[in-house]
Amino acid sequence: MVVDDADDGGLSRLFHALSDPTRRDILRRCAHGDQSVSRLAAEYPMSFAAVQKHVTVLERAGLVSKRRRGREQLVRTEPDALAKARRALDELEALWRGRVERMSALLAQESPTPRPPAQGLRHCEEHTEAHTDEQDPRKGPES
Amino acid sequence: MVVDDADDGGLSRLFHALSDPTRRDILRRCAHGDQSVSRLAAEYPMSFAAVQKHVTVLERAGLVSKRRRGREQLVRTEPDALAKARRALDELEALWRGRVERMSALLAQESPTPRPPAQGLRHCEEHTEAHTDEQDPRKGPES
DNA sequence: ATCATCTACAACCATTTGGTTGTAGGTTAG
DNA sequence: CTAACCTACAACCAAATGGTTGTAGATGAT
Repeated sequence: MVVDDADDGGLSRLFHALSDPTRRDILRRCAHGDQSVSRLAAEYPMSFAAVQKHVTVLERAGLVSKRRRGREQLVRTEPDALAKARRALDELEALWRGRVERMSALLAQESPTPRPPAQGLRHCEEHTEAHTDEQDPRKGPES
Repeated sequence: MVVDDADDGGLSRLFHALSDPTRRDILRRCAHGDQSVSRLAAEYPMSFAAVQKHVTVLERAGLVSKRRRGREQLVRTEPDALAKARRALDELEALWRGRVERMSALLAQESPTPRPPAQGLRHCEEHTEAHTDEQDPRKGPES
């Protein structure tokens, strides 16, 4: 979206490509085994050109690549792009966990032993009420 | 997109929400510590209403939740949604790896010992040329 | 009570998306 | 060569997105 090229290394294009059920299904089919565009097109209730556009979106996102075989074009999924998206999500989750760890550390240091200090990086079921006190109190606008 | 409700358990909405740099940045800031909407809005070169819309998109995707504190609304990231997205990606990668394993098994059974039969589920660097023979040869169109 | 702040929401606009049809270029089969 | 098939791409259209401004409701501070 309005992201011309290298704003974020294509992450936006990547997630956008993944945000359509048809495109995700194309990825599934191609992950199972390379498919020609026309074979893919036969699977969906839309025109050949529409499927072609979906493949183009996937291709520009780096999620698939095409290679000729005779007169058809085989579509193959490109797992590196998947991995990139997953890494982005991992980064976010790591940030969140980092915050939780910080909070746990604070709690552990204020009260004697509310719980062992989060040793295993587990998913942390309880949302640990109490807003982190991160936000500085009422800092006037910088005007 | 045209996906009104339960087409895929909100996966499309999820990835769509993640497909915008501003929204990903909001997630980052909120993962670090809950932020009020106006505080978030002050960080971006766009109107308050625009940021509000972004937060709404994130909220409808399940990526954040809001909770009142006085007159402000604190935005917090919801890691379960992140996990859901990651699981979807994992499923795709698993499909792809499954295919690679199938191919490796075929190769291993046709020639004596090209390599030990892919014991560890490693990422499989080489793209293993040769199209899987999956596609049945020239099946005429069903018309 | 009054004022400043934070939020919600509607109306509007430019651009993009997802879909269509139609035309044209290569490849393989007969 | 001719016919059938697969692909590429342009032109067009309805709907959704991402942004704007403006108005109005709550809440907190003076």
